[in-house]
Amino acid sequence: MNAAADDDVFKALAEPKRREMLRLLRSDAMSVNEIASRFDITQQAVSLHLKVLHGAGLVSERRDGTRRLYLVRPEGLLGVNQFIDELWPAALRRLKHAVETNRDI
Amino acid sequence: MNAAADDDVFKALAEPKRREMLRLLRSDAMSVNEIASRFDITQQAVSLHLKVLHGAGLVSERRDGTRRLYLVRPEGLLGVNQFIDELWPAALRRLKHAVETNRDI
DNA sequence: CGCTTGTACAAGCGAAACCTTGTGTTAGGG
DNA sequence: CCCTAACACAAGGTTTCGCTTGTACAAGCG
Repeated sequence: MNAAADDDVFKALAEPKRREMLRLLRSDAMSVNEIASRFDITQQAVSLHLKVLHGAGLVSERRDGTRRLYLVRPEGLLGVNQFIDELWPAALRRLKHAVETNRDI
Repeated sequence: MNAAADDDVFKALAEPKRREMLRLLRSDAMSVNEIASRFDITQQAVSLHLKVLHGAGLVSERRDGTRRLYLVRPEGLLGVNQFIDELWPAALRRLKHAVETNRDI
């Protein structure tokens, strides 16, 4: 659909720490300092990463007093999923399903 | 699973031209020059992009005389798909399905 | 063999990415 | 009102990235 927006999403996902942050924020909203305490970088760096993620539509931002709470916004991944599906022939869907259902063996 | 390999994949996908190349190579294998003719960059630059894609496991390389034919290797996207699924609650699967089935309306 | 075609390797350059330290800015508490 | 806590903005440095030009290598052909 929107190529420019997709570009922001893919660029945001290219950074390992940002992917780790998304995993951290998938169930519970967290504040910037709370997130920063889990990484070996400064609060300012975390703030910048969150700005990138928010700009790509991958997290939502909610104010709570002086804090800002972030949470994953999975709709932001729709474009990525669509891109994958473009490259994903039917035969591989079966492989994907097999991998998923057997991953705890 | 393999975080280092995933990193290569996400980094490879961050570049718009590389994503475009993958779309180009999803059905038919193409040579480097053939691919280069569709972009506004030199053969060498295309060669580097293909090297990145191949290093990430996103394309296969087959030799045909002096040419090298490249083709999408969708298994390389399994890690990405798994990452998305980690962030994707059940409610959004339904949205995804709706988007996919109605996209030609 | 030499020549051409197809491609990879190498050096270098400008721009972008990521991080740091330093400094606002905003909201709430005593 | 200060004061503090939580965060964003800004400037600067280092590394990485994408591209170019130049060159080397490999395969087929006369």
